Amino acid sequence: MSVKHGLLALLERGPAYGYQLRASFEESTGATWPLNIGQVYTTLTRLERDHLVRALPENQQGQRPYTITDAGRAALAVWFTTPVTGNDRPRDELAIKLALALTTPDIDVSSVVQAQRIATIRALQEYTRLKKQADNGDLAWQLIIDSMIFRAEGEIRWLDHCEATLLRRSTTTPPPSGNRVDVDAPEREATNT
Amino acid sequence: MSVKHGLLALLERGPAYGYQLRASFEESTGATWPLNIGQVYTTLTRLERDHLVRALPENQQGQRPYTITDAGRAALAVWFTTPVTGNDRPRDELAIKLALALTTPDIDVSSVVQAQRIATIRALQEYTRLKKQADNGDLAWQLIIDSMIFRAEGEIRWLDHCEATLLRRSTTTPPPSGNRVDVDAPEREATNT
DNA sequence: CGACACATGTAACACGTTACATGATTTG
DNA sequence: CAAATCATGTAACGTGTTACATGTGTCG
Repeated sequence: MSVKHGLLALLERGPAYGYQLRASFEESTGATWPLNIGQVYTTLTRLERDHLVRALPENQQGQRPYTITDAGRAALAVWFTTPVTGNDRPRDELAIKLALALTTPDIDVSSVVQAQRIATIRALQEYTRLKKQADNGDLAWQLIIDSMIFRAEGEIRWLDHCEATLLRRSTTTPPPSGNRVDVDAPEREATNT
Repeated sequence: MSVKHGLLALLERGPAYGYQLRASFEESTGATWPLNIGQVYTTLTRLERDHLVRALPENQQGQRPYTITDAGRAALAVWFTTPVTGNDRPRDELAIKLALALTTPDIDVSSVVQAQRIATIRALQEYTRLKKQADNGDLAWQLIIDSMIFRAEGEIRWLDHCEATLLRRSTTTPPPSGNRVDVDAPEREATNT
């Protein structure tokens, strides 16, 4: 979905051809999610089939630019005004992994949590490094980095919450020695309306 | 990826057939991510082709159970021990939408943020409702709900951060009256190693 | 010339969704 | 009996990835 509408958004700025669109997309999103060039062309083909874009005649340099149509502009407006819901979000692989680890024999859930925690912290450090590095203009790129930072922080909090819950669950064995569980309370209220 | 390995994890508990596997998967993940039954069969076919599962003879009730193989167990162990990295995470549609909205003419980014904020808060309320309702046993289901809660909270924080950044950016106009921006500082440090 | 960037595409495959077809068994 | 549930599959399509094929232009 994001590629299809992303291309529409880029074409709203003005006509462009496939190769340009990939570059623009990656520039806007800061190369976080590299866009496959093949997919650009196939998506443009589908968009043209659905009358959301229109192909312009090939120019002298062998470039095939496209324009957005009125229908495309309408679809784009719908995309921007319709919030992302839980429905169109993909399955959370980490949550599924943890949930299944709980009932899988010979799997130590804590070690899974630990490994993930380390990996996520490493990612978070990388993001903060990127954030400093991208202290120049590009507002969109900065916000995307912030998004990844917020996400990673939330994930770490959740992992800590998981570990604490797991320890609470095994009331028989006392908590092992080398341990650093300092989780905040799992209960929260919606901040406001 | 999650379906493939999810099925392996369920088969690690013991042999099962497709219909059972869907029910088990949805029970483990609390029907948050309903699993298409057609995909179960096609995935099982691929898993068998790759020698990660083996089909058992069809029984009297017309059921076709599968067993996990040693190779399947190995693949499952790799899945559990390998953390989820930013690479295998799908594109964040919300982040892309916001980033592109910034450079799209005739799009009011603030209204996009507002609409998303409302939708996410609604989702968060639904999650907390689910959490109360699922106060019985199922630990996995509770952790998955918590995961969604943490994610939604992070998203709201990020949206507030976006709005604050946008207002800070437009230094000419004074902040409009009816406004509730009480975001925390965007700067964070990695909590520990 | 040879390597590299530019530019457009196709093929094959994995994964995901919706929809359809087909039957057996259970239950009101 | 009729409807629902159980159970297995296929078809079509969208989306995403990797890889390949093909050609132009530029630069060392």
